[in-house]
Amino acid sequence: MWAICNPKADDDLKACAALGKTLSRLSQPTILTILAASEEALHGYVIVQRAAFSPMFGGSKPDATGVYRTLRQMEENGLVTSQWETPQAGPAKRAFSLTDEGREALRRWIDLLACYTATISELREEAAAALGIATPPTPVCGGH
Amino acid sequence: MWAICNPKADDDLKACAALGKTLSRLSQPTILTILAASEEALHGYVIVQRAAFSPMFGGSKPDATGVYRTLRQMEENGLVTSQWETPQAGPAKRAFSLTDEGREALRRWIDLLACYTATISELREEAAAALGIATPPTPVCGGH
DNA sequence: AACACCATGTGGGCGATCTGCAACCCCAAA
DNA sequence: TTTGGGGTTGCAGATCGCCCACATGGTGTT
Repeated sequence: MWAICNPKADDDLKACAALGKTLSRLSQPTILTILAASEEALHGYVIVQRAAFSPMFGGSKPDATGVYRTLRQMEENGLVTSQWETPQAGPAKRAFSLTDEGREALRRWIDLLACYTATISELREEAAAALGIATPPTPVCGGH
Repeated sequence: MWAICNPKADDDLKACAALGKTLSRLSQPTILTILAASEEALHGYVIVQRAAFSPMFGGSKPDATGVYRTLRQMEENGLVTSQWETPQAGPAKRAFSLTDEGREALRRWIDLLACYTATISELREEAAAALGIATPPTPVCGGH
């Protein structure tokens, strides 16, 4: 779940030795953002589809199981609510929508994400300095 | 291990609902950077001390177990080498130093970290847009 | 008609991995 | 005996991805 970037190829990642191609904990803000951007309530299935086009993925869909699990966990924490729909035709489905708490959580996430980027940028600069090279320009990041 | 930032307080993190206060996979580049910045080989213990002052931590030391495990794993992958020192006085200790492969891996990490920040920034902007607010300025990030 | 297959939609179960904590080894100086 | 340096194992808990089951309906194929 949650493949980030895909710098060159997976083989390259392996050569780089367990680079870690996932930044797992960002499932929540991704889902929260998708829900916040939608006017209506969304089914988990649809969230999976849309998540594929979020910055976190290179167009490939995340594991649906993980999305459903995150949604349930977020509901337990009051960030989303869901209601079952049982149409005459078709299977039962669940529609999720953000709560005010969820919107508030996303607002916090925005600050936290900024902290993440700041921290990672700092690490990057230290790494470049340690190698005695100038901080290189942002490379082409594969995906989407 | 690997606490990032610490935006306000842990309570706040909980309020934000399982924010995920770790960005785990960044142990490797942190250790690689510390080794690259050092002229001599370093003991795992020293690496733990120095890691506390890396951007990834707010001055608090990471779990030593994880550092040793990462070091051993990196050695298996050829990124570092180690030699046991068995002084007449004192316990046996192991000194780690970077290999050329390790330096190469760090170079790749520098690109990958840039991808991470780009991806997270993008997500942040989408989140702000979804909430209908202007992308707020970078908040104060606690730590160090 | 029976079959396969795909798309929508949700979820359980299992194994692999990660990770932090506690505990334990060594040794030496205060 | 406590503190600090130095290193390791073992275990419990969480996470995560993959496979598969359950539903339903449409389309295409022998």
